[in-house]
Amino acid sequence: MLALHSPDQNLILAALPGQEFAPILDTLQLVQLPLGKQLFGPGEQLHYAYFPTTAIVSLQQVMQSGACAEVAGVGSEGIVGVHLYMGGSTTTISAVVQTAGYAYRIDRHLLMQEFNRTGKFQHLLLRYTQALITQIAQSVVCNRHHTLEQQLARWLLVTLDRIPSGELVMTQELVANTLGVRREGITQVAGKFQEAGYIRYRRGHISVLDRTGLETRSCECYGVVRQELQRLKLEAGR
Amino acid sequence: MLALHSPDQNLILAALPGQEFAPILDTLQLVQLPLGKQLFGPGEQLHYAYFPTTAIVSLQQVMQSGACAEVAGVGSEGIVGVHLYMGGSTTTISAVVQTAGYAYRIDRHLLMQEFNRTGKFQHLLLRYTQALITQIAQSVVCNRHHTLEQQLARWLLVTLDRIPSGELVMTQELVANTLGVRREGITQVAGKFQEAGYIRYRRGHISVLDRTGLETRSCECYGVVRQELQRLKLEAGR
DNA sequence: CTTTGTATGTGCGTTAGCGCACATACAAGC
DNA sequence: GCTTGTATGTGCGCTAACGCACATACAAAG
Repeated sequence: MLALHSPDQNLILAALPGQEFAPILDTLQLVQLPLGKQLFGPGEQLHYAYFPTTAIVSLQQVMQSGACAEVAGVGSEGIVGVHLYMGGSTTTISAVVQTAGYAYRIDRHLLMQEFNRTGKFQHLLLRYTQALITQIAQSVVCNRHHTLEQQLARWLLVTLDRIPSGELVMTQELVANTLGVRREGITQVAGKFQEAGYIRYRRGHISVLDRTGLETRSCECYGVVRQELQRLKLEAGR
Repeated sequence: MLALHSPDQNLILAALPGQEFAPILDTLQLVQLPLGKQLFGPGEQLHYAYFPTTAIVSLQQVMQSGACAEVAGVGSEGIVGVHLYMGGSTTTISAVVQTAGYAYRIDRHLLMQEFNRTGKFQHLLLRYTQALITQIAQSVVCNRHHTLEQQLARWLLVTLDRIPSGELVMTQELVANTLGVRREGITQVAGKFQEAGYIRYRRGHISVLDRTGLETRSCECYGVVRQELQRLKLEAGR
């Protein structure tokens, strides 16, 4: 089991040269993130930052009414809890586990210590935060100008890029809540996609059969977000 | 004229202790930012970062079709060009002057040098960036869930908080383009607001007469953004 | 004072998405 | 195998915002 999990599965952690960061890597704790778990909510003090490996975390802005919208997703390319090193003690955003899996967590004091100690770690975190800003900004225009069909296609594709399996465990209700739309709307568009042979679903499981098809239905936002994540990977590869 | 302008008018610059930062403050250049000037566009190399004093800059995400949406505004509380120190050489966002005025600009190499040299400067910049993220995230939910009326009220209020005069120089066409909606939509809602006595406008000039009235028509997003900017001011005041 | 360009007002029909009220269909547990 | 809870399907009217096509009204320049 241990061999199956390694900090290297996270892009940021993998980019840290081993010798120098061995002490930190040793303090990381592998944690299991079940579907739906809230890592932090608005105004809460957060004690750990999370580096997802197989889990996917959805960052959502929630309103008083309870309505919400996803502002970005975090997978193995990133870190959950950027505000810890950005200097705001709390944030208005909540983080919810969207796909069950694993993550390595780090105590916030250790995180800060390392952030201030080494330029490499700091650079990786800031660079990722920049990519996160791009994602959130893209969500703004996407919400304003694109149809539900385009948005769902985009969301499926982005999520799929983070899951190798090609099958997501998720009810339409949950997808709707994530995107901030009606459940019936998802039912309708998902029906169209299934009819077209792009996806297949059964009670909480969605399998993507035809990525290319979805891409034709998606908006340009997918390309923008994808490119941004690709750039991160390339830079980290050096 | 010189006495009228000072780096202290910008919140970040004002928070820097004088002695230590005198060399940097000397390298700042006061620049005039005319309405509509684009400080940077998607993919462009940016050579300067800007600290607005009286100007307001709108950060917008533009799509291939030309449609766009504001993701956040930057006034005297912030800096334009966060990606310079966040590590992305370019960004997908553009920055356009929304209210003519002044700003101090700094060469990107000097900016980086100072960012890496002192914890104080770095902390201020990162803390501001965190507030910026909050603003962008709030724009996501606002675009998804709130009516044009609420959004316009919110936008007027936020803009007003950045302008002491209470009069903004702006055509409805420009407002519409900024918010990413139809010009006719703005005409209609602005008409309502004028009828209610909240605002008065004439060919490109909008005067706000009744802030409280606008607040009742606005969405909670105004409060969130305002509070975030207030927190910045409080922290900087120390 | 008149011209002219631009800003604003108005009225259509159209559409995407909402809110509500159900009907159905699946999967796990007894 | 049947029950039961939950997930999904479907139909309706409703509204906000869109797209288009104009009409008007202002302000600066001649």
